[in-house]
Amino acid sequence: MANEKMVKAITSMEEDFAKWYTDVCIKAELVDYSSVKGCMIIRPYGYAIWENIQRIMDDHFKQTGHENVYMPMFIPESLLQKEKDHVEGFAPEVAWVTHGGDEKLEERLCVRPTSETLFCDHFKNIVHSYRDLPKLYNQWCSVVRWEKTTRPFLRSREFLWQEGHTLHATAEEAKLETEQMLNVYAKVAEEYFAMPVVKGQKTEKERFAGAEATYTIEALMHDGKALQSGTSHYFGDGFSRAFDVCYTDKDNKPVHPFQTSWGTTTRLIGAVIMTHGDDNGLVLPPAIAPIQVVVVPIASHKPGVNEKAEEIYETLKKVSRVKLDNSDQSPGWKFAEYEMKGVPLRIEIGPRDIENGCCVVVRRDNREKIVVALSELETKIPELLKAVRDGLYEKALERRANMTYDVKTLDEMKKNADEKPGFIRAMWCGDRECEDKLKEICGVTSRCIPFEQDKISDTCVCCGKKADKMLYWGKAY
RNA sequence: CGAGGUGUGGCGCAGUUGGUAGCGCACUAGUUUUGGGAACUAGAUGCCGCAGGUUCGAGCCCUGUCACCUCGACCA
Repeated sequence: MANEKMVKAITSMEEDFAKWYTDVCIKAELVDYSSVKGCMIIRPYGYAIWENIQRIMDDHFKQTGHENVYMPMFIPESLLQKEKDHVEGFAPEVAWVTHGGDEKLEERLCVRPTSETLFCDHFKNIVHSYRDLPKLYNQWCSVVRWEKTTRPFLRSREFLWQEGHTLHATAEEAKLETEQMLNVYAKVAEEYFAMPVVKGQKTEKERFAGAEATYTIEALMHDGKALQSGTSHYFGDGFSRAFDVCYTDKDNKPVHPFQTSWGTTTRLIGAVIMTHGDDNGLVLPPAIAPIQVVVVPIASHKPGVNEKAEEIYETLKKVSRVKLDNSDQSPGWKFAEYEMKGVPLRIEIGPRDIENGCCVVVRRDNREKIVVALSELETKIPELLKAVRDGLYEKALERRANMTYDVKTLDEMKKNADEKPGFIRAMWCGDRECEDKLKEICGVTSRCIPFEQDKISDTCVCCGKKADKMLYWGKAY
């Protein structure tokens, strides 16, 4: 009974995971398709989730000393060209503006796919002395990448994101910043989204175009595929040199500053959907749920029910984001509806409860029904919201553990990749050739070199030569 | 960019050898209901993706075209 599938409108995960995902996105009213391919409409319920994510992350950025700025959305072609690796990485997927009205532009403009070049160009103008450092900037905006295949939140041609760009006097300081922001991402993912992540470094092959080092948080989705959920890059002084950003240090010498950038996107919403969702729809971690508690009156024509529901609503408004649904839909309809939308807690209040001075609270994560005295509601609800977060985290962590495999040989790797979805941990010699070969033979890419290393063996899973790095491998979104 | 698939009320679909365009859900009004997607009654809703063609007659056949979805390759 408790596990019976009650929302018939959603394709089950087992039947077709991709369809399940799309169903949830549409039916939970997170997004709608627009008339431009790959450009999705983020509906109020979906956008409210993004606003909560923004608020949480922005607080963390502010706490770590960052300021928000806004850069133009257009980049002149000549500016984009200045850093060779960078332009090679992004050129295939940029959208170009060639005309203003009917007039052809002197120089075409690309719609930003990312803003390193714009920030560098600006930094060049505002940084002249060591006293001008560090610059700790962040911007919330949308970027455009002309993707060929698109999916809501996971890959769209325009997407919302946050990009931090910082300049530092020393490499050491810039490296610390890179690490600090990766830790912020990991903390937000784990504590607020209840989503376990693996922190680590990308291999050279997977590195951001133009970066010296790229760090990542990798999450494991329900179907065993990996999702890169946030990245933090250390640029060294490569961009500074390419863009001629230069300042005078204490010894009156000209120096190029060291730079970082870091970003997360609306893809995080996709990550949350595919981490916590089930066959009844979305399951939202309370911290980002637009509605944390929904109050459903039962037999609301009976005397006192609506009044009591209203009372509960007023009480809980003080401690949570609560909604009272006193529409004339049937209770069953409402149960299904708010489950589909992932609301963490539902409160049922009917004549029976009123007689007993209590109500029924139902958890979305495990469907547990809890009878709570009305007088205790105000203290119980925050506790239960916390319990839902913890429950989600434990469940996700356990699933990840069950879907993470250690392998020592190429045969094992191949068999594992073919038969069992999930993370594969294996040693690597550091050779690009082996990385390419594993992709070709096993269909897996390197996810990251985790900070937390385990020595699985002494030899590379691919070539058998000496290896001292343990990597996470997997199929990725 | 490769391979598949789908276009018919708002949504999901049916539509036989070519012969008056239908069903379910949703919507509107009313009544009874309400502890897991309520029931009845009465309504409203169509350039059958678009353009040509064949035919007395096309949702259906032919040609073209556009759009979207899914899976690959690439990416956050």
